Amino acid sequence: MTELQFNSWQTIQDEVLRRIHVRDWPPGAVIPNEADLAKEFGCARATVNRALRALAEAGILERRRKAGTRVALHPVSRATVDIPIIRQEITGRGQAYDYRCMSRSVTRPPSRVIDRLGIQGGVDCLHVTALHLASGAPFVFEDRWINLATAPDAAEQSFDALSANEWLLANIPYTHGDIRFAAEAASEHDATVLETSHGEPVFVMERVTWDHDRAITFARLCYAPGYGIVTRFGSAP
Amino acid sequence: MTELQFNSWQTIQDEVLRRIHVRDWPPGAVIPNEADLAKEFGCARATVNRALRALAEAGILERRRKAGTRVALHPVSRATVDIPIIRQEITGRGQAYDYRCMSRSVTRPPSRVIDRLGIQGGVDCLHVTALHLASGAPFVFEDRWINLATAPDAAEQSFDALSANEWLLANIPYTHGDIRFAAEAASEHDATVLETSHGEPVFVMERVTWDHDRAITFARLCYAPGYGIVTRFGSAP
DNA sequence: CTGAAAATTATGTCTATACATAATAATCTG
DNA sequence: CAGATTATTATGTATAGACATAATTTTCAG
Repeated sequence: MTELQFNSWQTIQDEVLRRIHVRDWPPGAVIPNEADLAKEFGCARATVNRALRALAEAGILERRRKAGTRVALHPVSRATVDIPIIRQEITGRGQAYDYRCMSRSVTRPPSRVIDRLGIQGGVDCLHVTALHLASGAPFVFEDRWINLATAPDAAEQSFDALSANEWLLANIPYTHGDIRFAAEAASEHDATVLETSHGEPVFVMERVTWDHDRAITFARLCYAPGYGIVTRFGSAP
Repeated sequence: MTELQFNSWQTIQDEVLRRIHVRDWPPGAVIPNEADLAKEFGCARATVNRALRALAEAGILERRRKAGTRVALHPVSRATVDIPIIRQEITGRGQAYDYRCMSRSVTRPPSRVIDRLGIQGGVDCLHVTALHLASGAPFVFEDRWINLATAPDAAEQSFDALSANEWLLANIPYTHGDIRFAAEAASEHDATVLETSHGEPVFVMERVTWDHDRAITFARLCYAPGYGIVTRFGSAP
């Protein structure tokens, strides 16, 4: 018999990947069930389960109860993007971090922001704009609206020295967030702050952070020209 | 005793998140070990392990053998970006998909591409450019170089009807890939193809796909103005 | 006091077994 | 034969116990 000895879930994962790879199990094919694989590999079903579950989370396999496990037909590449604190991102590159608060006021946000935060029209928000610098050069311009209904303590913060980014992270618990990456033309103001020219392409990240169903903050991060996000998908390095 | 009844790993995960949330376990704090938590929650250690491991994968907890488990100090938001096949992305929006191959030749790639593919200078590659359309409008312009040393079968493909994107995915196995997102100014050529104007900000995705240590292809995807990637991080919807 | 060796500890993983759950297939009923 | 009911099946998860592994702490030798 083929009583092979694949003892660890990693080994099993590698073997499954190999079989997909060499088209033993082509895209769309149903693979043997956990019990049979466990017998074949000479291990417990839980070990097979661990391996297959991880591959399903990575988007390589699709699993459904009773229906079984099949190789994903359209292998969506699932890339994980780490979004660090800006300070960390800059110091992590070995550059000096500097922060400059540019404005701070309590006003009624524009409808664009009201929509994103999903709040009522009459609510006032704290509006903070700031510049993050890397080795003295403008790195990213932050335009942030904080929902005072959710984060009232923010009203007492000056955000002179500590960025709203970091203060919120340390003080206001959140459950999840929405992110949008896009390319935009630098506005007159963006351009001035980032020391570039009007209309220049800039990488923009927009984030809305939530605590359950209550919006905490909306931030538009406008990166200096040349910025890009680098990430990877798949297994091996 | 506090013999609470948290039976499922999901319930335990929620409870752990709650404690982090209300600052019972503030950022940086070491939380009790698995055995103690299992006792407290009235479940097996494996169940606690499952819950904590998932949170560690999400970047919320940091775990080290012997040292224990602590709440991440800088909670890096880890967003998962799904990168579907272009056809799928368009039809998924309910739009009609159309594909137009624009050029196809075998030449020596420019140094910029040679660097990304990590190949020797003398190697010829297959260069394919194509346009993907959504409901008749230009959606993304694809500029792709295929390493014929790794994917020799690609030489026999015309890519008239089937995009290189899809052909490669279906025929050439890969292990992993590098991705870069950036904002760039549309080149003269980009602008013509995408029916926009020269210098206009465009969202660019560059991908290098690998089979172990051999590069398969480098693609530069230049999206029509207005495109953005939307994703989310965290748990609750 | 310093550096190497050994004990300790928390996480990491595997096993065997059991039951839960969702989805499909088969069967019964009007 | 349609529609509801029941059986079957593969995955999903829980458990108790065991051993593996990495990292720290303690002990020991010089």
